[in-house]
Amino acid sequence: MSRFYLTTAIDYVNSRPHLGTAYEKIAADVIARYRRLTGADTRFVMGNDEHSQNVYRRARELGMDPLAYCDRMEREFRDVWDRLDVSYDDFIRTTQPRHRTAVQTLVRRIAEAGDVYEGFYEGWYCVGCEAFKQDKDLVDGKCPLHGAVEWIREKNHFFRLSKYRDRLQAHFAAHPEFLVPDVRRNEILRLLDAGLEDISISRAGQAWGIPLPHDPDSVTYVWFDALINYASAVGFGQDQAMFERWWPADLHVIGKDITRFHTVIWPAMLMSAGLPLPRQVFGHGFMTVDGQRMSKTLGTVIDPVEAIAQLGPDPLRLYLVKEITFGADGDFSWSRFHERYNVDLANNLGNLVSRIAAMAEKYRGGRLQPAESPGRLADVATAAVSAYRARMDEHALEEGVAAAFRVIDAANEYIAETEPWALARDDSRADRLTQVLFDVAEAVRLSAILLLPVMPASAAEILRRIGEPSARPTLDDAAWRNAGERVIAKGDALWPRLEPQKNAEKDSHGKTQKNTEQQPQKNAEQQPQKNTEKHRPDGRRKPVTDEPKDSAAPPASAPAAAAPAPAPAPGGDRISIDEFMKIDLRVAKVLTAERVPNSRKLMKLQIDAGSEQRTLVAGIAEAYEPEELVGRTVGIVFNLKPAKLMGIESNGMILAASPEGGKPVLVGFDREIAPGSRIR
RNA sequence: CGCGGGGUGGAGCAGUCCGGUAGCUCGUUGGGCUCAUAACCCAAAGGUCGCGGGUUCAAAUCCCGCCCCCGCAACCA
Repeated sequence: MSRFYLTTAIDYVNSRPHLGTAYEKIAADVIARYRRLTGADTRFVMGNDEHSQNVYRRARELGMDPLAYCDRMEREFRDVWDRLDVSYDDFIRTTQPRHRTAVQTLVRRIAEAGDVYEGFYEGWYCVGCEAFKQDKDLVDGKCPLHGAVEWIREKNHFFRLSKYRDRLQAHFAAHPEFLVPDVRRNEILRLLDAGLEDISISRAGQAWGIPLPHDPDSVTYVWFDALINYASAVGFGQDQAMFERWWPADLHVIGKDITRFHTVIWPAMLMSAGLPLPRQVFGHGFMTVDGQRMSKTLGTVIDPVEAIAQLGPDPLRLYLVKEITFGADGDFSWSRFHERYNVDLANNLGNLVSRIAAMAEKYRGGRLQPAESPGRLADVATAAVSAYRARMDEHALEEGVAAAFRVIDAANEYIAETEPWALARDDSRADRLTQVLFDVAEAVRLSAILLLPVMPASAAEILRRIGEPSARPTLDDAAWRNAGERVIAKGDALWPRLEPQKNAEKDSHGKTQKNTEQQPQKNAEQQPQKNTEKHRPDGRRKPVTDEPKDSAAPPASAPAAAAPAPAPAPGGDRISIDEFMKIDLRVAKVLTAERVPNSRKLMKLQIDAGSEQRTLVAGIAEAYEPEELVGRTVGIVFNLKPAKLMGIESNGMILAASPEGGKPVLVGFDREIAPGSRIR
């Protein structure tokens, strides 16, 4: 029996999963379920990455023990994955003992191979920030937030990554499938051409992390630590038999931003340790929302739980897999989501299931048997199944799903073409009618099997209604069988059509597009999510999950999630009035403005600050034209140390709001005010 | 000359590696049907495939140049 080991990236736990994270897990889950459907012995592992300083800090902010915080986040993450019906076999956490053992074992092997050496990192270190500071980060030689900094010469351990460039290039050449899709591969090939530098693999003076075996005062750098999860999850350093059974991984599904970690550093680590490399890395694209990056301040972050609250997980899973070319960037919008729900699920698949059930019941008492040889539908379906297999094998998920839907479309066409209702009026054509109905039922059965990986609960329900004999069908069961009896069960509409409401976009979920369409900047008073219930028409909008045969389906409306830890404003981070008064904010008038050549963001300004005129450089060139700045009254930080930007000395800083992912907006005044006035 | 990606009917996308009928979904228009969730089926309209050159019998696809957009990187004081 073939085996298949796949993983997703493990996630940082500083915040809850968003739609982008969910997309990765869902796509990987579809692959995992597909492999199981083909009969492969499959192991699907996900997990959380916990040894980040950010995690540590976040826990401290909340006044929690880091591990307790991670425990809580694990529950939250797993809860989301469960609701999305993600069928992971194991969930690894980097704080687990098995992972610690694996990391230390692997690091030891790399060290024994002579690929770890000691070096030093020197610089100003701020204890409050727990980070090294560049000179430019310091104000009067001090940390702007915490004051005193100290010069630290920190011992670091380095991994000889540079040594592996040639072998990596050779590996890429010998295994073109190692990194897909091609766009990712090209990028990494360029990177390798440019050469590699050794990387630091340790941090000194930290307790949150895994100590290096040969230097317990140092902790393994979080990235080095994290990558090893793929090995520790299958017993590396602990259970040799298990490790040999599953390693190397068949597939790492990751986001495009971390491609280089997985296809350069990770393989080099494995080479050094003398372990086989994963067979393939798939770098998927990113999700945008209404064409924009997901951003908290723009209000474009989509919570996957919110997306399934109304319609259940399967419509979302289908949308993400069918509408997005796997590997490319994809876009999510509520209107598109609802459109696809209506078209694919309500109109096509769901309606088809209703049609065949109603006709089987009405004309044949719910029992169907073949009476003749099958019609042309059989050929269409058979071709689609083999196309499905081919496309899914190469992770072209959207095309695999498209193949399944070709069968559904063909069945709808076939009904129109054969007109069973007309056949029913003609007794001499009874056998013909029986066969037509059987053919349609068979087409539905096959397509449902193909859809099992994408819509596990719904497809299982369809199979139950269509009288699939096997309790756990495999892909081999997706063969046209003109034999046996099918007992067809009627049921409620699987996916009730969503009727556009008067204000189409006004439903509870329209807020995202509402905001982007009408008031892009005005997301501040985002209404809470309370109106959801109001718009859900009684219980019946709850799809399939009504009678989950396959009990994996989580309830469509979940009990109020365990409070997702909102950030309480920590009083500890506040500053005193004295500290604030150190900052000299003043009114200034822009005299001249010009773009800085070769710069995208920078604008060079002459300003009148009352007592003097100054040159200052501001990163606002993307948001403003020089002409609209001249004569304008702005707020500036007057007593900032000069800094050189693109060769120009800047004396001060313009005040502007900086929305995450958006363009800066200048602070202004609502009436005339003389340059030089102090702001406070 | 920093790296990479993209520009295809009204909208969103596929096709580009391996030249030859420009495909899909939605929307629009007209028709059909009644088994079905006002769903389904058929047909039609709608495209200078960013712009300009070149190679070729033939270019969305290959080559050269240019324009525009988006990520990343470097400056966002």
